[in-house]
Amino acid sequence: MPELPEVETVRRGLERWVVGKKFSQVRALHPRVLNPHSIAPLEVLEGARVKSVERRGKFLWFLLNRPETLVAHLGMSGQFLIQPIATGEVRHLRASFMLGSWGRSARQMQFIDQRTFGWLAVDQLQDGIPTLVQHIARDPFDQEFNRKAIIAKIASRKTQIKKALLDQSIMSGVGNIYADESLWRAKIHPESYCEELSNAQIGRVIDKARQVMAQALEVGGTSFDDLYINVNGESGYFERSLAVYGQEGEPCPRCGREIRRIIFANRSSHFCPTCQAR
DNA sequence: CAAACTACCTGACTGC
DNA sequence: TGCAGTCAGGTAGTTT
Repeated sequence: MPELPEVETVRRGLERWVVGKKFSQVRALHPRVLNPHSIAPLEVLEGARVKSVERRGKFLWFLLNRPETLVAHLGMSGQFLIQPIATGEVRHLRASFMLGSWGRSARQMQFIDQRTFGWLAVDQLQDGIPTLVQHIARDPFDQEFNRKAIIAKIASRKTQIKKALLDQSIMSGVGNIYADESLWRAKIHPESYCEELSNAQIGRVIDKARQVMAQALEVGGTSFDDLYINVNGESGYFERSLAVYGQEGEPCPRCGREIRRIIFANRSSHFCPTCQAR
């Protein structure tokens, strides 16, 4: 599931392959690929040149040599692949962008998404951020991320810490996997109420979230080869470094006690009952 | 306004 | 072998 480290890995891969390229042909291939708020069909981007690829939290957008921007969200299963033009039928291909001019070395950027929770949109920029990303808070890697303000915001919430951590309008980038990992590292139970936690404890969760995502990004960054932009996040990191996510019944790497899984807010939460006592 | 809930989606897996 | 049921989960829209 693409969370911040996976989306940043995709952003870096895209940056390498599409910056400076022109979308010479654009095709939307599935009725739901276009976000309903898109101001135009994707095809209007034919002829646009990519200046940079930006990210906030789990949202990506392409700055173009035009006022409009192309926004992308990978949802649960979205992928971008850079491929040679003449490939056979691609399963779950939702949109394709031909890059540069036709020819033997021509490539295309494909948007592939099995579960169709991902989308693309043509959007306008408002203070440098697309309209569709305005409600998304800064992520912990943002230059202007305000740690103190985030602590205060979380502290005032009348809900449990894990829900606050997943709320993209407080701090963005964290999904279910890194939420569980951050809370384990900070030794805080996912169902702890925000108002019961000290500012130091909330600060610790935020710092651990940044730390675990930075480490995941390091691994993700090494796992893609030339033409393949890895977004499925299953390489390396998942197998080796997860302490609690998907580890129900396995020993806690810190204390050896069995990791537990509970259903909470319609999602699985994994934690160590000893290290993360309530 | 904030919190909680639900729809959206398809492939993999489980149990009978 | 088949089939129904369950699970995975990010976000937006709706309800409380």
